[in-house]
Amino acid sequence: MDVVRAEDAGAAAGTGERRPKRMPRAVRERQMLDAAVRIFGRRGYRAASMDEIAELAGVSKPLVYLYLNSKESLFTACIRREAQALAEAVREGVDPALPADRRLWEGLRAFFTHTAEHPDGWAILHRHARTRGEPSAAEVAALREGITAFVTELIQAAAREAHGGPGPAEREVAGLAQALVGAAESLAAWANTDGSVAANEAAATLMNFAWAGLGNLMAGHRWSPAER
Amino acid sequence: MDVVRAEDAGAAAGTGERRPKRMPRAVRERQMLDAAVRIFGRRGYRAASMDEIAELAGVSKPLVYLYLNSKESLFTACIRREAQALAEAVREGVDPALPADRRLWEGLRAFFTHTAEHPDGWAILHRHARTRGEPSAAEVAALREGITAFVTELIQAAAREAHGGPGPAEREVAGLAQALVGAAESLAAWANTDGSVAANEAAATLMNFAWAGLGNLMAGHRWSPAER
Amino acid sequence: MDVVRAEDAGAAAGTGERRPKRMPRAVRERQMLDAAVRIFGRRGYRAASMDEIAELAGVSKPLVYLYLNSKESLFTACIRREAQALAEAVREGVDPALPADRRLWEGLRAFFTHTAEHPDGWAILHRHARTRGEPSAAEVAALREGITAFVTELIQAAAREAHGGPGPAEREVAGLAQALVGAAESLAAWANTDGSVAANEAAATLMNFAWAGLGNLMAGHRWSPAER
Amino acid sequence: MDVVRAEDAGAAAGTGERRPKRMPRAVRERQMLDAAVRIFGRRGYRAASMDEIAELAGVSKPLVYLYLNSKESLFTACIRREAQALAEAVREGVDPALPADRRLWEGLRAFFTHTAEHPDGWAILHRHARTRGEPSAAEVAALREGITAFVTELIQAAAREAHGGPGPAEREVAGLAQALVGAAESLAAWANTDGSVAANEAAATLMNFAWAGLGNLMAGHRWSPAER
DNA sequence: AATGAATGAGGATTCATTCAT
DNA sequence: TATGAATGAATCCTCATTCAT
Repeated sequence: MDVVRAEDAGAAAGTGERRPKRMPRAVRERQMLDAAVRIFGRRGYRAASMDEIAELAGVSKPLVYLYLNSKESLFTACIRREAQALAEAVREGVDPALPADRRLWEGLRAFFTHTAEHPDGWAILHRHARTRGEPSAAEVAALREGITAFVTELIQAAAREAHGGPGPAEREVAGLAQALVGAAESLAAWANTDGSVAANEAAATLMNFAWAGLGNLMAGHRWSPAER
Repeated sequence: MDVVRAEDAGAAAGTGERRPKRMPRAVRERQMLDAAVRIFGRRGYRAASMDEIAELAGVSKPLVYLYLNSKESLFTACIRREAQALAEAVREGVDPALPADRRLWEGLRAFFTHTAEHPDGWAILHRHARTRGEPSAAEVAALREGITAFVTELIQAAAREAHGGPGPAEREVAGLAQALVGAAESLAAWANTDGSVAANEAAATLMNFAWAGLGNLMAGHRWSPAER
Repeated sequence: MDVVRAEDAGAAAGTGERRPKRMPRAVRERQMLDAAVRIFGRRGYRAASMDEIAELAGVSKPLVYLYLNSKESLFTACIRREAQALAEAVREGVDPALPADRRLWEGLRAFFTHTAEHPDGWAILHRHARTRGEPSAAEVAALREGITAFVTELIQAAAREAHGGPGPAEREVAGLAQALVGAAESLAAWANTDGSVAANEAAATLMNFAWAGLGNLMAGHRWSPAER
Repeated sequence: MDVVRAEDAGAAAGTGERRPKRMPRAVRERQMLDAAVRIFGRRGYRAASMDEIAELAGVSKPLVYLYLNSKESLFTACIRREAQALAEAVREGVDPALPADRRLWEGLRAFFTHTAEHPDGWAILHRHARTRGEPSAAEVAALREGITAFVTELIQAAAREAHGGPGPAEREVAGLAQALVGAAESLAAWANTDGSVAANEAAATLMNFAWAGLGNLMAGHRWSPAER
């Protein structure tokens, strides 16, 4: 569904045309990005070939270069698009009127739902972008920071709402958020692999995890090697 | 420190020889694996070149092929070695005489310590191996399953010890372990990036996280969207 | 100054139009040739791209093809135009009423002045046209022959005027003229590079050169290896 | 004669081998340079293809890259080799024991002889190198400066020997030498094109030219527009 | 009169891999 | 045990040129 072959799109009224139809640039560009996300996501940056991408997009290679300049810049464009889509999905999944714990829950669910529905895009962000040098890495780091910040803030808010008081120390929350996001990413991969584990379940697991950890944190209960 | 240029290692008894000394196969193989881990870890599979690996190992390319057959099999060898090393580090870091929560704690610490000390090997296992087809992926999946099983078992034991009773449901623990490993991986990256956050702190954060989640799970306290 | 962007030329009466105005074919063609001369002159035939030329001319590529058919034929058109311009400049710089030595002098001056003012056109004629196959080479050969003939004739005339008699042998004069033109080309490059050497000076150097050689020729003084 | 196909060189004792024989690097490198000079000389830098060069050299393209790194650097190597060869030919053609006018004569003859015998190398130096950016241009500029300096010095010496006194002004001699070298280059092209004009004749023409111009210079006879 | 959309063909460069010694 | 010599097969990218409007 991500990728639509030009033949499908252009095959109007049984003309039997073999050449891809002329299409406005914006449409073609989207097709190319769709194809690129798919190939990059499955193969990784280096193993993906522009030939394959062009073919999947249903256009000739020069057109890909004409519109997207280079492999590197095509990859960056993929990252940017997928990162935005993910960020937006999370943002839109959250109703700001709800209490913080519900917001956290819904954010997690939106995250899992979106990554499950866009496994290639998610693979690009999660696995492949980190390998590349600056341009892409920066893009992804920004996304991750955005999400981490979002989570950090939710945790703080939830802590205040649930327990009153000033909330836990900045640093501790940062670690918690980091762990939470990492766990989410890992669970996303797990959930995507194992078809039977749905977004809801993953979100619930994580929420339990987070909620309890948070509660302990607030209550000052910390496990430490000496304690027992 | 991982990688030792052959010249250094082989310069015996001031012969003034410029060519790398003849060395027993085992030594040469280790040099090659060291080099390969470094290059694969930093560049990824596709972007790593056999030329670069051979040069870093201080030998000619044909020798690499003589000993390790192909790029693919060299990569697999790297994965196997690094996976074993990691598994062993975790196993050795744990004293079986201790109570379960201490064992969990020490396992986590060993994990973080080892990955921090072998970033290239860790990158291979964590980032690059997944991209490759079967041979490598299987290897890593085995490692991951091993660790997950180990953690699962520790959790079960800890739960029994701490709370009595039969322990939580298999499935829930699987999700928990998965999340825990993901969080650990994420924290490992965080800890490695941000120099000031040492293995200890990461382990502590995670332990708090896990412990509380676990307690809740045992006590039947679960967060659920309807609850509030 | 050679090249005028279409926007500047066509921006009439504040219409606010962004598209290049419709213009009579002759004007468009001149814009294209201006752009082509600039690009060809600076990059050489192969390294010049039709894209760049079209962009500099401020039109779309298909229009260039519509008016000038192909890269090859565009190049030929450039050569033709620049060759004519140079020939004309030399012809117009010479007053036929003057004695032959003055005519030669003025021809040289006109040559240096024109080439200095049209470095790109000169580069096309002098450097790039020779590399191409027949169509262009012939065009340039014609120019060169024209100039050489012009010079040959001047030399003959000057010889007659200065010394009386039938003038030197055809063949010798051909060599002399060839050398003179070559020297002129070389001096043109030198004069263009070293800003301080103006057309006048270059012409003077050459004139001295030629005049003396000519005198010797007439007087039958020839250097020969055996002579000393 | 410049280029030797590997088949010829390697076909020992009627083995009928079709694959090019293994050869020491130095030999292969020379073959590649021979081929490259030929192709670059005939087509120019851009129009020359590495494919064609490799084929003419009788090796595969990767080997060319292995030994000579890139098209650019192959081109530079050609320039360097041909420039050195030419400079050496001129240097070796001149007997330092002879008087200056004879030395000039012999230098010119050697120049014409060498360029006539190595038309492709000469084309590279004279026509194609100038088009390319720094690396090549610098190399050629150095050659040209070397030759110009050589000629300048000869002129000064000849002037002193022939006429006594301090010799003409630096600046005038520079112009003269520049013109002389340009004329020589032009005559070389002429001589090479028109088979019937041999090195001797070209050298003689030029020598007459130079000698007379020099005499005039020394005697203070200068043509000037006002003079007549 | 003018252009946005599109491509076939080719060119430089790299890489995993193999011989012959 | 070890290597210098060599290559088939991609891969990224560019360019002259055309078509449909």
